[in-house]
Parts: sequence; structure tokens; C-alpha cells
Amino acid sequence: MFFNQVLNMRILLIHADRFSFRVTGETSVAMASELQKASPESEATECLVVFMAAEKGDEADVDSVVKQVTKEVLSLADQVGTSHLVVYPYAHLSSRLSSPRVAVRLLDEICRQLLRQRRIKVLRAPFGYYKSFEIACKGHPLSELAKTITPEKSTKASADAEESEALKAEKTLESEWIIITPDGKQVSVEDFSFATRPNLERLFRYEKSGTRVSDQAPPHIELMRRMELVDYEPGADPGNFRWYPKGQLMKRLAETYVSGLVIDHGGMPVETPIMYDYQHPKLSLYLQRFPARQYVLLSGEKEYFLRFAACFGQYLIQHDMQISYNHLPCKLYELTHYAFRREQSGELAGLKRLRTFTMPDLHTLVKDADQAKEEFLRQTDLAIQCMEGFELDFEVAIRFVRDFADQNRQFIEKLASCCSRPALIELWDERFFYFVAKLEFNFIDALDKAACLSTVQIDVENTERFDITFVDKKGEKQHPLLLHASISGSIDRVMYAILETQAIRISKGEKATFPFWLAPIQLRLIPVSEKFDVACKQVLEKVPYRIDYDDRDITMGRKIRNAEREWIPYILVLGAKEVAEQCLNVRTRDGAQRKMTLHELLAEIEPQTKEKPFLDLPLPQSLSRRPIFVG
RNA sequence: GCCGGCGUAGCUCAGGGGUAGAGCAACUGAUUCGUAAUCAGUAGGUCGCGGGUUCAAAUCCCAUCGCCGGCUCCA
Repeated sequence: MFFNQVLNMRILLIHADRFSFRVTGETSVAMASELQKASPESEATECLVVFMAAEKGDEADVDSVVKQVTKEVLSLADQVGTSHLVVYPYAHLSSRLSSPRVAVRLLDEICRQLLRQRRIKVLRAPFGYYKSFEIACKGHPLSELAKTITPEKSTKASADAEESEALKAEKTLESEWIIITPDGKQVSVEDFSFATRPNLERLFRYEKSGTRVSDQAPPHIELMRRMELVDYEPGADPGNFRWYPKGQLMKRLAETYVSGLVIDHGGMPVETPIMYDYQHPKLSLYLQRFPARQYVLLSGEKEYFLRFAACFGQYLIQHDMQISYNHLPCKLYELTHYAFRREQSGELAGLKRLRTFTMPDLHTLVKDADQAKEEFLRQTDLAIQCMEGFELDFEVAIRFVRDFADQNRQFIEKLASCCSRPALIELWDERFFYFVAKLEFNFIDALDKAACLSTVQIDVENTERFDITFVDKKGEKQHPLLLHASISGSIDRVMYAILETQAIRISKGEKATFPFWLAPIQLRLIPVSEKFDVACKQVLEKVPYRIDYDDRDITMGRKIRNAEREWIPYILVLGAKEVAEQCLNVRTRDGAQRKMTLHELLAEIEPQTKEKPFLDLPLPQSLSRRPIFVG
């Protein structure tokens, strides 16, 4: 029933001794731009003429069709031994034509792809004009070939169509929006006073209208470069970044922290492949539920896609496991390093949205709805703890299928209380996706845009789809429910949120500062002159944190300025006074200067590192020996 | 992906059909310095890449890549 939504391409290929055409008049869909791309009259000899017509469809499939048409055409050109192609729009191949816009785009794209091949010459006839033509077909067995190209397999096509129907339905259907306060009171968004929760109001507006007002780049982009953390890599696909030592250190710390929380929580770490067989029956079904955003990889004759999450890898393990009700809840965890999503180029935005990213992915099998709810609450707590560790503020959005919400009022109240802040609830009348409940922690950035970080979801679909079972008390096989959780969201996105938080601080006239445990350089030691080298070395040895040493031949004012610009939490100055008094002059981010002994300083720092991971300085300790990555 | 803007030294940017510019950073020297920029000097550029127009192109035109913004999207 959805097949008429699918974009097909009909092509007729003729190997000709000679082919010529001439424009004779405009059709109703003529466009002037066509005559700039293709001449009104031309001829070719010893060529392969490609007549083509695009059928009714959905432009989401253009990529796939272009790819297949190109492949077919090049393959036949190769077989008949010609490198001269004529691309000729020929509406008469179909009675259900696509829109002219899509047709022209297809033509353009096909020509572009063909021209990428070395040695191939392409002659293109204009779209939207009546043309006369003459052709001398060679008449050998391969000289005439007609094909209908559909995007991938027809099953995929119908599933895609189904998905796009679901997405459309979701858009047209009004969601109901409610605010729930930590004490469990529910009010409509209209009746809720957002005065004390401006960010929750921003989240709601963002969700409801999707409009953006910004004309600026997100400030974290400048910061990620200036702080020598992360940078664009022009030599890679867009959305794939390079990480400098300081950024890589922060990322590693964040990863270690998140993984530690999840493993303590009972997640069993696994590692799964990053690429999967496109034709695997279960995976291809799963893929088809979503718009095509995969990296596809050709290995010999086979096609693979790069994972966009760790879900399948874990499903495939769970499918093969022997699990009884005694083992539930059963939690598999992977720090998905990496997940790949080939987002449209215009959707990429610094560290907020990437094509290659790292995310913690926890999948919990539970025996029944009660256990699902119990785990959901525990994992929500864990996500809150995680956000606190990163010192990130966030707003809560909870989405439910209405039936689920109606049957689980008490659970929803507990969830609201657990979040200890007003939360936005969205109710759907029908289930569009695999989940019946989804919790999100959204970060509101310096430009008032929202980005989802932590998420917990109850999946009611995939254990059946992937035939994941457990044996219950009676010895019978059952499909468990499944919880998806990413307690921090993508690590890259956590970095974005941390940097945007600093940008917000700066815009308020405050000083930016990383959480101490994440600061790439935690302390900097500045000697008043090189005479104090020995005293400095003694201090360096006694500090068990990431401390470095500004031994460059520049003035102290300059050194202080440099250290401040790097947001270093503690700046230690050491000169004659300090040596005489056996102490340090300590400058902190608030601008205060204090005289402290090393012992006092370490005692002050210690609580800030509690239960947080530590990694050594990944750079030369002396600034005189440290290269510059950016600037 | 579509529409728009941008791309000049390591960084931030000015310039604009006729010898390629500044500040910062780097390097050399002087200075040995007390809390956000010491002084002087040196070096550094196929003006994103590819075509075209022109006696002459960084500058104008076309195409392409990248970044940013808007739309769309965000499993």
C-alpha cells in the first residue's frame, strides 16, 4: 500500500553507433536553468545512450537510486567498451512521473557521479523540452537493456515508506504537554509559571516549535579550538574531529568516569563490532525503521554499514546468551567508540552534532514491567549523579505513550520526585517508535538551543525482533523487556555542554572554569625568576595532580596572563619570599591571592577529586618544551 | 540535502584587476622580572582546491571542497 511512495527510476540503455538530438520546444515543466546545463542540440558517436525517467516518489531515496543507476550504467558501459555516455531525460518510460524538481536533481546527481569516473565523458540532454532525436542502435545482444531501479530492496522501500508515514503522522498529531513538579502535581504548560525555570521554558518552546533565532555560531566552537582541545579535520569526512592532547585527556577522563559509574551500577562491559552486514536479515529490518543515515562500506562484494549505536551488537550477544529469570536484570555495557551517523552536512554543529562520536550504551534486560520501572528509576538516579559530576545543569523531558502513562501514575510521580525539579511531559496517543517511555536530560546552551544528553528508555519491541529470551520460573521461554540507557549521552556532547556552560559564564562576566578533576592542567607553577628552579622542582615532585611549570623567559605578568587564559584553577607563584617562608603564593580563578603551605593547598584540593578519575599530564611539564597546537 | 554567508601568514582579521598587509603567536637578541600583554629584530603566504575571462586574477565568472547560519533532521 505504500509502494506508490517509493521513488523508482526507469532506465533504457542503448549502445549506439550514432546519436543526435535537437530541442524543438518547451514543455510545461521547462526551466531555463536546464539550457545552461545542457545544450539544445548535440550529437555523439560510439556511445551508450541512457534514457531515464524518475517515477513518483520521495526524495529521501535519491542517494540510493543515484548510486544504483550509476552502477548499472557504468557496468554496461564497461561491458560494451565505451566511455562516452549520453544522459537523456525521457518521460515516456513511465506514466507516474516524479516531480520535475526531483527528476532534475536525480539527473544532475547521476551526471555528477558518472563524471567522477576517469575517462568517462557525459553528454546531457535538457530536461523539460520537446526534442527530436536520431539513433543508430548497434543491435548486438548487449546493446539494448531496460531496468527499473528501486531504492535497495523492495522490503526496505516499503519499510522506509512506513517509517516516513509514521514520522509524518507524528508531526501532524498534537502531543499533549504537561509539567510535573517534584511533588507529583501535574499542570498543563499553559498554567505553569516558568518564572523560576527559564531553561525549562526554553526547552518547551524548542520542542514545541522547533524554531531557532540564532544567527551566531555556537560559542563552544571557538573555545574548543582556543583551548587546544578539539579541532576540525579538513582531511576527513565532515563531523570527524581531531583531538589534541588536552582535549583527548578530558575526553578520556569523562569516559573513565561514566564507564566507572555504569560498571559500579552492574553493567557488564562488552565490545562489539563497528560494522555489520547490510543484508543480515534482522539488522536490515532494524535499519529500515529509520531514514538512511548510515556510512556504507564496501568490502569486496559485500556491503557493510557502520553502527549508529551499540544496540545491535548487544542484541546479537543477548540473543545467544542463556538467561534465566534469576539473572535479571541483566546489563550489558559498551562505551561505543565510535558510533557513526551520516547526518546531513547542514545538520552538523561543532561538538553538538557529529558524524562520528563516542557514547556509553547500556542495555538492561528485565523480566517484567515492575522490574523495568525499578531499573528505570535507578538509572535515572545514575544519570543525575553523572550530570552532577560534570557540573552540568539540565532540564528533564519525559515522553510517554498515553496508555503507559495512564497505567503508571505512581511510577511517573516517583520519577518526577527522583528528578527533583519540574519536568516536561509529552504524551503521545500512539506508539511511533520502539519505546513506550523515554526520559531525557536536555542541556540548554548559550544560544538557548536544547541538546539531549542522558536518556533512559523502555523498549517493547526489540527483544522480540531479535529473539532475545529468558527462561521463567515455569521453565518457559519469554521475551524480556529492554531498557536502553546512555547515562551521560555522547561524550563529545558532554564536552560541548561543558564548554557552552563556560561560554554562558563568560557572557555573564564570570570566569570560565572546568570542574577541577577535568581541567587538563590543574595547577601551574610560576617561578619569579630562573633562580628558583630548584625550589620549583621540589614542589613539582610533591604535587600528585596535573601540574606544569612555566620556565619560559618571559615576564611574570605574561605568565599569569597565559595561565588565566588557560583557565588553570590554581596558579602558584614561587619567589624569594616563598622560599624564605616555606610557602606558596596561590592565585585562584576568583582572582584572590593567598599565602598557603603546600600541605594546606593539597588539603583544599583533595575533596574536589573525590570519586573522580585521575590521569597524568599528557604534555611536557615544562612550558618551554611544549609545542603549540592551535594559534 | 536545500537556501544564504564566509574561506588571505600558525591564529584573529584588513585589503581588493597591476610589488601581499596588520596584530598576536613562533624564532633571535637584550632584559632576570612579584600577579592578565618588556623592548628590538628575523622569518613566515600557490590569498581553500580546479577551471575560465584578461596583456595582467587573491580580486571578476563558473564549478568544487570546507566552515557557519536557516530549513529539514537528530534512532
